[in-house]
Amino acid sequence: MARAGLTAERLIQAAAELADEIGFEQVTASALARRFDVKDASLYAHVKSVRELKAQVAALALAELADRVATALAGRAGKDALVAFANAYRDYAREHPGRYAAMRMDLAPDAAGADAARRHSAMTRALLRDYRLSEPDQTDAVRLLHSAFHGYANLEATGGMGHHPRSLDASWSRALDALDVALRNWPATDPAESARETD
Amino acid sequence: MARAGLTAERLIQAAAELADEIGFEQVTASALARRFDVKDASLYAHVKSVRELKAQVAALALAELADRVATALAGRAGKDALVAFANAYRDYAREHPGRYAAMRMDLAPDAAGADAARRHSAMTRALLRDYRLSEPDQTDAVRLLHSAFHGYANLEATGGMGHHPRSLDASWSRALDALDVALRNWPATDPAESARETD
DNA sequence: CTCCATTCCTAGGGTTCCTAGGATACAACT
DNA sequence: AGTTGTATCCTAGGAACCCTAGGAATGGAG
Repeated sequence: MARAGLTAERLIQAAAELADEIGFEQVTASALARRFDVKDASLYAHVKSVRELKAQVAALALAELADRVATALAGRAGKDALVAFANAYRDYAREHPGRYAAMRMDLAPDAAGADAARRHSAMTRALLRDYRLSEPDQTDAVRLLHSAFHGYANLEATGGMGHHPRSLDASWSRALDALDVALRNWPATDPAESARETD
Repeated sequence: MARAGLTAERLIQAAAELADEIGFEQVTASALARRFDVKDASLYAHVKSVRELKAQVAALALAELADRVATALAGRAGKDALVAFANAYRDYAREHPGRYAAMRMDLAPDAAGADAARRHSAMTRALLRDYRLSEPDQTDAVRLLHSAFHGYANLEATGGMGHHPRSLDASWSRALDALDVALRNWPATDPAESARETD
């Protein structure tokens, strides 16, 4: 009776693969145990709970995505950087639907997750450098870009776009054009609003 | 022994309220039955499955949101309309987190859901009328706006924005300014790209 | 070879989803 | 009122999942 050689890492990795194959919701202790030819109870030597395991899958996905974005961004600036970032994001979501679904669950804000979030934020600020926005505009722009990327990937993943004939790729490309326009012509702060802000 | 008076409608409604109170994930047949002082098995006379019930909650939410947006949009045009639409969307998400979470599950593309999706699309096109975009630009813009709204509400709901000091309300307001800029200066189709599209 | 920690298993309790079949309330009809 | 019928609700129970507790085997260190 050889041992299966379970490890927290290997479990998380396998759970991520399983999520991509059968869907994040369907990732279950029994299913994961089956994949290692092991009883489900055996997993609990390495993992506190299924919930925690899933959170760690989310953290893994965040980290992987940050890596991809980092390499995509290397040596690019301006709109090139914007497009590279956005495509890295979207491609990851499409190649790894289960991991991507993991990213968008109510995440326990643990150390790994918070760190990954910081990396994403830093990356986005790097991509924005060429647009020369100062605070707080930069933060606002980061949030808008995250929202747009996240939202698009999501709607695409859940089929929320309807089945319009217009190609999703083409729309995506135009959306990036439009965001580029918005960034290059970032609206000046409305003086009235600014005054209110510092009241 | 008085009867509880269960109905598909009342179950869906109660499930929606329950979702807002305890979270969409936590909506369970037993919890719902408890609320009606009934055994969980009794629900299955009115509902095919929990999964289907949840999908119907999603459809309900879609419909409610469409109503809100419709009234918010009445009598407005241009950026006013954009802001009204966006705020209706975001406010709904914040007032009804459970229903909103329901909207973003892998929805069975049933009749009700598809209908609601059409209403949303129509509404967005109405809001865009003043920006005078022609197809396929209009479709692209609809998709970008949906993505941005959806994404922002999502990130806000799951705490995905980090805890930066900058106010989420302020960022949201600036994001709308930026989207308004993008819509007013919608980029012309790149001739090379357009040629590729018709190849 | 013995000891030890780790790994994995068996056993079992609790929850949830769902089905099947029986009992009961309510309404309509005679 | 009494009867009949239908929809409503219950009891009973099977299957899957999550997790705990305690026992056995495995593989490495001394």
